[in-house]
Amino acid sequence: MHSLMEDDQLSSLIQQIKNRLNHLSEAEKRVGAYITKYPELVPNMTSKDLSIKADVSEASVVRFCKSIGAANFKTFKLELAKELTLSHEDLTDFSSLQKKDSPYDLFCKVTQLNKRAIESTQLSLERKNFEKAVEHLLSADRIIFFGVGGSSIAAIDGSYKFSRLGYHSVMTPDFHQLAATIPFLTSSSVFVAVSMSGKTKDILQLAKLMKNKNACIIAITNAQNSPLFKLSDIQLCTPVVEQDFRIGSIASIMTQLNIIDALYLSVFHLSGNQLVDQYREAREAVIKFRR
Amino acid sequence: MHSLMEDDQLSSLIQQIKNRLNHLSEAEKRVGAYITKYPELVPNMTSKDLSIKADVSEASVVRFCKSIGAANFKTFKLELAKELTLSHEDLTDFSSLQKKDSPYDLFCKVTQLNKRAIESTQLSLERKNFEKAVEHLLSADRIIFFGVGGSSIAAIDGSYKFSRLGYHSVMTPDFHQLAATIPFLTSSSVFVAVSMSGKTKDILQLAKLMKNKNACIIAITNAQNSPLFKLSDIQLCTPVVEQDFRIGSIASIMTQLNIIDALYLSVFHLSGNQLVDQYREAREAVIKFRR
DNA sequence: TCATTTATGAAACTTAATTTCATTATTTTT
DNA sequence: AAAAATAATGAAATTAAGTTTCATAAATGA
Repeated sequence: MHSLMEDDQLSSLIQQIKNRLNHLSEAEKRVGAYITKYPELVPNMTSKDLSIKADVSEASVVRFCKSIGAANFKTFKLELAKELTLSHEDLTDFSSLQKKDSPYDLFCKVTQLNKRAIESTQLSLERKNFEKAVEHLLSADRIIFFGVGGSSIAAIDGSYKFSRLGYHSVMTPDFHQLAATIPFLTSSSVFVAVSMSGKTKDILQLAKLMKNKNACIIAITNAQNSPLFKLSDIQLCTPVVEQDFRIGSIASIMTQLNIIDALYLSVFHLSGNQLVDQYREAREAVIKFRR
Repeated sequence: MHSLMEDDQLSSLIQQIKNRLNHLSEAEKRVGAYITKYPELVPNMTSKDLSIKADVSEASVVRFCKSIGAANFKTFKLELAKELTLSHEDLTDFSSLQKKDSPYDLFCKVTQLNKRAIESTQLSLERKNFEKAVEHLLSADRIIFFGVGGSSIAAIDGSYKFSRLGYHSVMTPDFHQLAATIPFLTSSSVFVAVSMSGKTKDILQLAKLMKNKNACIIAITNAQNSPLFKLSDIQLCTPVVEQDFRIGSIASIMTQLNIIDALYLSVFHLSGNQLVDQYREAREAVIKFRR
């Protein structure tokens, strides 16, 4: 019976703390417990911060460091920071926001969360679909972005970016205004539907109307098997990210934007250099116009 | 003669220092020179140590850190330590997009870039300022978000999020419409100005007008010493991120949004549970309304 | 039970980081 | 070219962070 060594994955410092946890005194144990729970928050903390979080004195924090073999608190933090960049094992338990979390703690947690969400876009996005999407966008005669609520942000960003590339690209939050443009669509029009759940009625309805015009429907969504997922021609899936049950999903906007960014960059890149000059012009105009 | 590519190996922070070296003042330049020469020694040094080695004052060391976009000496050391452990495998050299890059390659690069940008928000954001900002927002009688171009995205997201918390929170891209609301501002109104460069004229002008009303001006910007930076009461700095010279900064939107997310979450968290119920109600209304 | 050891936090102390401020150099304006 | 404004700088003061000391309390063992 060889190994149940799942923990081998963890970096050695954290592992070492875990191993020693039982040999430590009560106070030091609490310090170790906190550190192993939120390792990535620690390098930004002071000894006082940590003492409060672990509910011990500052002296105990220092003693903890010495117990596990560090010269002092500072070298310990440094070592921990280094190790965390190596191990992508990441333990931020976002779902349990502590009552005593300070704003800065929350900032650190959100940053972790967003970072991780973006990282895992690589997991959820299918290469082939992405390349198909780029292809369609490249030759699009117009691009319509749409999203409601939180997803409207990504839609706005998309329409903004593609406009700058010279595309006829729009996003309005107004369903009816958008519906009015449908008669003018062709089979080379592209509808980019952004929706986390893939169930938003407005989006589904628009998508159906566009489908009648043979427009290409690209869905940026995280829900497999949602109506939108099934209805769309190309699915660009965002990862399912942790949510706080009270405030919903913060990070999913990031994953949507990340995909939009990649689409934008790819289209820009492929559409070649003839665009660059036009782009520069537009950019200069903007700079001048910073009146 | 092999390759001139030695710099490709370098991590972005050190590379960034090298790039900026010529734009720095004499004393800061010496600090940067020392750091790029002996980067692995620096994380264990104190500001005094480094000041002696670089033959400058301690103040200049601190100033150097701010110049390159770090919140303070400590976050700088931390970031440097992290980057040094990332062995030279990290080749996201964004500045040289290869002609042969496939869309999916570009997707991966963008993802890396965005991830890294968010991560380094921890470098640039000052804890104290962040906590001050949260405090002001908590007791704000109204919140005005403003940004133009790419930065409008974050402003929209901010107004959207804070509206959901029940705040009187607005963002319009229309300068004049916004200006018209100024007479109604009080000293507990908050103006959140989002601008990468900190030079956008519209924003500066609005900020000045709001200042007359004693409103609190929070700047989300990456440029230290920009007019906006100086004009504002609280500065929340985004990190200076790699840019592609042709398409500008993609990732900075992410860093802006990350800060907005953190502000939102903090205010939500602090404003306590009485809000939760109202929030749930609003949420349910939205779900029902997905007609 | 009483001595001894161990664990702990409060407070004192030491060290480090940051800011302020006066001085000097540099640039711009007149 | 002189005067004014601006920017750069380090010394010193201030503030923050880390460490040690010491008194106290709990646990252990004769």
